[in-house]
Amino acid sequence: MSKCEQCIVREFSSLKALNKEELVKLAECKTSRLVKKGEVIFEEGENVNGIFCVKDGVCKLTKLSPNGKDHIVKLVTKGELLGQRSMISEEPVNLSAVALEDMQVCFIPKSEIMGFFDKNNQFSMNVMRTICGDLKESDDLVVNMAQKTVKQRLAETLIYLQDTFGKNEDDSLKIQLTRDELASMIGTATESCIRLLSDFNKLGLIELKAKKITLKNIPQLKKMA
Amino acid sequence: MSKCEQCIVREFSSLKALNKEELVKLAECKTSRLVKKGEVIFEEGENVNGIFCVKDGVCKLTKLSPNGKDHIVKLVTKGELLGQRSMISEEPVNLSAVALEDMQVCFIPKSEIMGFFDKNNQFSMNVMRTICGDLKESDDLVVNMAQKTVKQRLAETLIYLQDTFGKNEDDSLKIQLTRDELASMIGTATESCIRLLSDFNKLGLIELKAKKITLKNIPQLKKMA
DNA sequence: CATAAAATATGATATATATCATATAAATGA
DNA sequence: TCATTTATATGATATATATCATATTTTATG
Repeated sequence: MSKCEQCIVREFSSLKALNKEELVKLAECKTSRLVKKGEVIFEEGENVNGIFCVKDGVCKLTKLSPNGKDHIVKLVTKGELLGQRSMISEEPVNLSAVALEDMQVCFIPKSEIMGFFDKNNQFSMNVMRTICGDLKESDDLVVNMAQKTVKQRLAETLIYLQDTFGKNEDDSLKIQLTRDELASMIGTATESCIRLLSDFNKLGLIELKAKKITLKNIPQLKKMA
Repeated sequence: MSKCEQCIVREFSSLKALNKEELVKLAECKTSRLVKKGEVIFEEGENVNGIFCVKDGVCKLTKLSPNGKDHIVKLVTKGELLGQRSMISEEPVNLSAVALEDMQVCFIPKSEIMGFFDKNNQFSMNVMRTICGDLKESDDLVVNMAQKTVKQRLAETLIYLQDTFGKNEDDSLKIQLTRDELASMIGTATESCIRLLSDFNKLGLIELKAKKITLKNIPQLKKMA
């Protein structure tokens, strides 16, 4: 079992508040796991008795809507924690987590986290701040979904993907989503999503080469979003 | 200044975890305020240096969308706290709060709350749980907005309003929203909202009398939502 | 490498919803 | 009370988006 003390991603999450002693305890009880692209980490409604720390890779958090379509609520990447809300609420998880790339995640049992909660005020404050940030993001998303057109949401999402996950050497978006996934992030039909990408392409806003999407006119995309 | 010890609504919020001594301190530093229907408690972007405790009445939490329309993200009623997220994140508030009825609210300065945070673990746990609940609700709302039709959202919202705020003796919804407000809750144009209410009325699902809305066929409404 | 399967693309059409126009009803204020 | 504003209602029409069909391209697999 690798040592948490030496794990770099720890610095990016609430866990950065833990002291040496706590990190040693953490390293003893955590379990590491490799998750292949497409694999499920946990599923909506499941009881997850702890939290996951994403050491590498990206996953999507999805929720099944009553009409049978999956909606992507959030993307979670290296350095972030998964399952905090559910652990604190003492409820089954509300969202499913599915790997978009091969991932490395560590699982930390609830008992351990609750101990840190009690004894390390900075840690609980960090967790609280993270959840507050998630809440703000989610509220904003509600308004976007309710009030913006699909075109606006697509433009916005493309910019978000580039800002958050960066680009390859050829300037194309680093994160690879299928059209289907992109559609289920902006809340539209796959065909509509493809059609709009096509339009953006013709307008010179983006470039489509194979599956790769390259943003060509970010100011204009921002203006429409 | 009235005593917090004797305030009943306290029992419904995170404040229920406070002990006698803490309540006395609270009563000394809090300020009470009457808010008239339509009045603004705080506005998106403002710095609110503390939290509000709703003693009586209901308010809406809204966010201005880029297209200039207000969207109602949440309704907050007696016993709930306002502004917790912003206080913890140390950010301006993300939403505006506007009274839907005459209200009584108490303002508790941040310094006081932060003190309780440090010393009263149960209190901070309560706050955390509330915010986690809000996050779940918000995530669910995102999916609803993105994946459901306006008709489904209207049916769902009507049921929510009855479940949450109850009905009058004549069975009509207790909470009085204008069509405009109802529309900005479900994320649609006012005319579309009115038209669908009209359809529901013709189908016998609801009854419209003056401004009053009465749910007539809840099972059917639930089925469509 | 060839074939099947999956993903992407595009056209045709249907449907949901927004917008604009106008009418009626209810609330407000002098 | 009447006049004026505001909210509700409904029709006509435009527009955005979904759905269904089919083609093409890309990826996976033996």
